[in-house]
Amino acid sequence: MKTKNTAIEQSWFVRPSTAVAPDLIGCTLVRQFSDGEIKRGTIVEVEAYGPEDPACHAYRKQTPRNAAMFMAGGYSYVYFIYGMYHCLNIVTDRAGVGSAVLIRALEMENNPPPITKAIQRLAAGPGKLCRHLNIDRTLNQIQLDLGQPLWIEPRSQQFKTALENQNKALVQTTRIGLSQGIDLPWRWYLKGSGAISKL
DNA sequence: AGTGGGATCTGT
DNA sequence: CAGATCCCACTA
Repeated sequence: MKTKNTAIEQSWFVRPSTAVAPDLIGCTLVRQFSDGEIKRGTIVEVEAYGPEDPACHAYRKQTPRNAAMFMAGGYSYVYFIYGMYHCLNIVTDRAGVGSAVLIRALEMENNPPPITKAIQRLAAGPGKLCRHLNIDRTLNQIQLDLGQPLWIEPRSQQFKTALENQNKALVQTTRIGLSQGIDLPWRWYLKGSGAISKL
């Protein structure tokens, strides 16, 4: 039996980022453009950032840049970095708690198949996936819900079953590109995925 | 008002 | 491993 595709509801994101992050692996990120065109990708790599975490943009205090992280779970936090790239985060936890999950890699859907190696690398990295999906700061602080420019759909039953059978597995390890908080094991990825940012 | 560093990526 | 390239938080 096939279940209807709907967006994950906001309350699901109102948990610590370290709880939401691994649960996001296998979910689908949906990007809807203003002309109605839709692109979908499966989330295969994430990192959690939270309070008491020196690497977190919200570690010190609230500023205009990190304000989105203090919103309630279920909103977007998009920031610009290195003069060239944007990065997409999913805000987590209650309003007032500065935390989010960085989406680091997607496996893009392709119609029609097959998925080539090149397509697998299109969204293999936080900067690359934003470039591919035209995500910039105009999409900061938007609610993730059906009909918005971005939303997230839950794991398919097929994916859940594969996890239970251990045909698929998550790997938990340390985060990438940081100068602080480098030992916290808050990065998760889907084992064996060809779309991981650093293989 | 000036400045240094940053949750990146690409090519050498 | 250097370079591209811009925003913003911090210092003064």
